[in-house]
Amino acid sequence: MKRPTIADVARHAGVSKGAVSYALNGQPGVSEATRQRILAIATEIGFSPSSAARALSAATAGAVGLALCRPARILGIEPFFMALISGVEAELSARSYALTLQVVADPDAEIAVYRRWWGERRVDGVLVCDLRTDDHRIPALEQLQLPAVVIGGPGGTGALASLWSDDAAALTETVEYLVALGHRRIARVAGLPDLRHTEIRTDAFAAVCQRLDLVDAVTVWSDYTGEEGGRATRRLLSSAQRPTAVIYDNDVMAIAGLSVAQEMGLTVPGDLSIVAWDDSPLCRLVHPPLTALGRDIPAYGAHAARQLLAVIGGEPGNRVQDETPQLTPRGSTAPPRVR
Amino acid sequence: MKRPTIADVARHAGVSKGAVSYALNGQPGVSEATRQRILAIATEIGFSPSSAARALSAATAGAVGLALCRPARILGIEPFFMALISGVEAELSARSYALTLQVVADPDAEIAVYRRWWGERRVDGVLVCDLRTDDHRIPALEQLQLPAVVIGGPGGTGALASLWSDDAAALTETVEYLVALGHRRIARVAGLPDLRHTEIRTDAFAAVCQRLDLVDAVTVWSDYTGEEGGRATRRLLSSAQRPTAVIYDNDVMAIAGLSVAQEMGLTVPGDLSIVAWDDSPLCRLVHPPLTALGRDIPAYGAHAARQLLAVIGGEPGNRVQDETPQLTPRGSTAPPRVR
DNA sequence: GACGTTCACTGAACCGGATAAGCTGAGCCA
DNA sequence: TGGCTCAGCTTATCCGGTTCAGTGAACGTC
Repeated sequence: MKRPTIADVARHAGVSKGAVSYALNGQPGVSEATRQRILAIATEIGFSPSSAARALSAATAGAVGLALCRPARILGIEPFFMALISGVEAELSARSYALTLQVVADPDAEIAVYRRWWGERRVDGVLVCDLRTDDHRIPALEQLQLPAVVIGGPGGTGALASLWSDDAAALTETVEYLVALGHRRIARVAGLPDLRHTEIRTDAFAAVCQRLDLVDAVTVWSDYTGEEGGRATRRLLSSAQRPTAVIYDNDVMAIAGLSVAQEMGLTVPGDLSIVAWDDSPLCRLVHPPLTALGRDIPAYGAHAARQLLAVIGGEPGNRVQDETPQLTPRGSTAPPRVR
Repeated sequence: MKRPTIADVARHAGVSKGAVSYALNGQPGVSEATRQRILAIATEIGFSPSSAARALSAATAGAVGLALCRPARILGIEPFFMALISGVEAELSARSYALTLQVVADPDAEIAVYRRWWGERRVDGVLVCDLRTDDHRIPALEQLQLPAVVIGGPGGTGALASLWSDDAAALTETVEYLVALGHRRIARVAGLPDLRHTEIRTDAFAAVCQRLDLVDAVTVWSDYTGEEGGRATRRLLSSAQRPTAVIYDNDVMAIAGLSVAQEMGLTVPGDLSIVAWDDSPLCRLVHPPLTALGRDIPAYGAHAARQLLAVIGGEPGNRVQDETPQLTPRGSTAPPRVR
């Protein structure tokens, strides 16, 4: 129960606390022989420095915060966050930083958490997810001067560092691919409209549809849940001029859409082509497997973590573009069947 | 950037640090008038106590640790963990405890993380997931005397506190239900065999099949991934005496199994009934929606968190039984079609 | 009015590290 | 031999809280 302190190591080694501190941190001030002796004793008695004491002295927490404010019912099923977290984690634990996680109800609660974390010196910086249009969290973070990396953009991130991927390019490529297959009536089931990346994709969709003269293109709004994705699909497929291809803003809605198509007696990809955003193992589970826009999400998280550690280290916060999502064609897309 | 300390509050109020500490913590030793004045000043200058200083002084971290050692490819896709975490979180943040998360590669790395966390006083206790048969983590935790709650069991948790659900009863009920529908050839696609709950379910499956004289009952092993679940299903459905019903140890494998059945031209539930363990929104996404064994996982997490806080508080670690998973029949189960 | 008691508060020690500043003895050189 | 340098340590201080042992004033008591 009683965990050894630096004083215990010092006593065993017959030196002062200061000498032990120098030895363990690779600082000059002790001879190599003494350093080795102290290191051996520290290992032997199972000493590891108290993070609290170190934090108090060094004025650094050795931890990074991540607050997630999506409701639990979405959090649970989207593989995205777990993949992101595992990537963040890999990077952090390599530099022995801890990850502190908090699930919050809404953006205001999230701001309150940032304020508390920073006040309590519990974290050295935070990763910000789910960037919104006109996001209150950005000015709040700027005011707190809390080191942060925003996962999202481009744009709307104020002076904060950010990491983004070119969703507009990915969406444009996807529409062009569907048009090349022969589709003209393309629909999009979008996620929550106040999220910045939804907005970016919506704008890109409108632009490419206008350029390619897809007059029947339509965007319907959803909330990332399977229920809503399914409902949106049902509406789309019930319309007189039903689309021959649908692009979904996440994997969960795409799978729900696939089920609705099957339920309505439509074959995929014969009657309907489906493209999912966020490629995940889920997309390969279903039959037919879903064509999807994917990228290496753990790598994305690791990248964000590295960037945050740089910002914490005092480097200026710049805006970094990550890999553009790649389209992986699978069985859910094909030329439309002629009717 | 410069965050106020207790000394700043004391100076503003014209009292000593001690008085401020008493006032903020609701301790006796200050008059009500002074307390209110101090509270007002603390709020005004935006003071919140440094968690490091408090941890150092009170010898408590104000944080709870959760190490997950499943590989990222499973972590990401199973909704279970996110649901569990959101429940844990809800309970912890209500008592202003933080949750520290770490993803590790294997059980030995997990033990190393516990050792480090405890040595560094980074956490006051841990939640242990994925109990294994002959789990090395249990004696390691006992030896460390690190407060812990094991999510799993019954059995194999040593002297540690544990929270478990009666998977044996749930599995028995499921088999009885399938038999009542008229099924006689029932298969089970199990998860990783060295997990304790897999073992419990396997034993219960063998027992109930023997009792009901289901001579064709068979268990095949998988690893919780969709790929493996699909492969296992393909093997099962290719055999001469193919089963008319399959029970899957998680939702992801069940969905993969459904796809394989469709791919092989079998209808669900006509040719094959499917039951999934771990009811989640995923089960309702697919067509037909999956009959599933579910329970309130966030509540399970919250329960575990409460129990851990009790153990940290010095209460003896007892073994608590949580809600038994309930069978929710949906479209994927029906009487077998007569051949 | 001497004494005990309570109240409201102060001062200082302490938690366990990091680190600046001070001390000591060995080695070197003139 | 004295003076100097410098490696190799020790000592003391600090970080920001909590807490315990005082302390002085007010009050009641006989």
